[in-house]
Amino acid sequence: MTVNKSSEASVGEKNKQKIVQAAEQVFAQQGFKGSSVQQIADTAGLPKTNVLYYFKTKQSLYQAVLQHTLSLWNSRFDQAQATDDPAEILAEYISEKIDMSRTHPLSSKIFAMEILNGGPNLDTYFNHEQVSWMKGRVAIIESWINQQKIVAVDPYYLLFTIWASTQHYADFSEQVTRLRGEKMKKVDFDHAKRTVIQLVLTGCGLTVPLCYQSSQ
Amino acid sequence: MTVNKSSEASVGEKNKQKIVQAAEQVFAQQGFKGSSVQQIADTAGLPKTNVLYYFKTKQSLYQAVLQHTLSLWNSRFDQAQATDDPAEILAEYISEKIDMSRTHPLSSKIFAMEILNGGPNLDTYFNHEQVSWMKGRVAIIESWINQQKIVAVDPYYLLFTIWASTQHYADFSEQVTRLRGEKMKKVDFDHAKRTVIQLVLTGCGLTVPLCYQSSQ
DNA sequence: CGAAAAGTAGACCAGGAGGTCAGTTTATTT
DNA sequence: AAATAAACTGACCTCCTGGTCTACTTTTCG
Repeated sequence: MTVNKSSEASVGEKNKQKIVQAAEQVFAQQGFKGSSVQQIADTAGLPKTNVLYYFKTKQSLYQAVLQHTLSLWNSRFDQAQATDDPAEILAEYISEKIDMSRTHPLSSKIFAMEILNGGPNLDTYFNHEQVSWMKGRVAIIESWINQQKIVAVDPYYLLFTIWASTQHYADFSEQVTRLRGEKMKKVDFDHAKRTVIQLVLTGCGLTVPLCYQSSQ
Repeated sequence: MTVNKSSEASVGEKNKQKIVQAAEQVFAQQGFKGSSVQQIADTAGLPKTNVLYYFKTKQSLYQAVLQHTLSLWNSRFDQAQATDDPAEILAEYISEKIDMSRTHPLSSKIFAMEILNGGPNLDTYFNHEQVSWMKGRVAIIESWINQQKIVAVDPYYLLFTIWASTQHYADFSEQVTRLRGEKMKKVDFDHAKRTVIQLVLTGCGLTVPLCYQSSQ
């Protein structure tokens, strides 16, 4: 079995990717139960049977989509240290998260729906990866508080606030669009970014780094 | 067996109410398409046909549930004036919204799902009620800025931030619970409340009213 | 009382769902 | 070129869904 990587991987893997992408779209719009394999197949431009050939069940396809979503969520905050500048780290984290809402809204929506439904497909992720990530970040924030680099603020609720107010622009984009009267463009996301950074950082007793200040 | 209104209304209305309540539970957990009329009927302790007797279609039942949800969302901010104290108004608004997340999480979840699915059942609501509400609140915030009562901050993104970071505790309660290790109790909600108030108000250049300050 | 209206409920139906199977086409290896 | 493996697909099956129909019981109220 010599390995012709490009073709071996390409035929199958390429289709798999195409299916996952189509599934992402459909799942994000209709939820897991609301989406049909047929619909996903149509979106991918393949017969239904072909989709089931690559993913034995609808659920395993969904889990592949979810996995792909989770794989996107790395950030510079992951490697933050107690010695780092909180203003810089937090501002960049908020910036990254809002960029994610702009560039990968479907992923955010799928995750949101999964949580709303009780997160039945997230056991391992939650019980290990995210919990330990959280503990690490909380420890760093606490140490910033102890060093009096930032005002005393509960690290959990601080992080929840950051998540909520950044993911909001992906998950609730429909509402945001209708209320503003037009779709958010890149400049609007940047505007939102600066607003959230201003609120959170000032709220923590920090000065907003120059590059994130509202360009008057 | 005299004509007593309470019983006339009670047989039908009481059942209707019971059904709506059951539907709220089921819809919030499984979404519209994920819920079956049978499941709602079982939850309400009635035969399926009986549910369809009161609500001709699954969708009309869903709309009744959604309507009930929207009817809960009144707040003191609705009547706010440019002459009011922004610190007080905003703090109370945040407080009210977090209370809603605690006392009516199902409503919040149903609304969130509706938006995630593109809000197909919210046309009239959005195009009239909420848009005009928004315009009114934006005007007041802008006037606060002009009076230099608060720092310059985009009213839209300020309101989105408040919504996001308060509703988060209902919509993402599953995630919050798993990350914290235990369910949020009333004290925890109050703690979150103070955190959000601190962040937002300080971020707007305001002083947190005494009654909302973190009781050290 | 007695009729009409309101409420309850089982049997049933058409349609769409996820998934299987058996058979065909295409690609890869020797 | 032959053989083997991978990719593909139409026909089909079972199960569940929202919703209807019909018939029965209970309430209401002149």
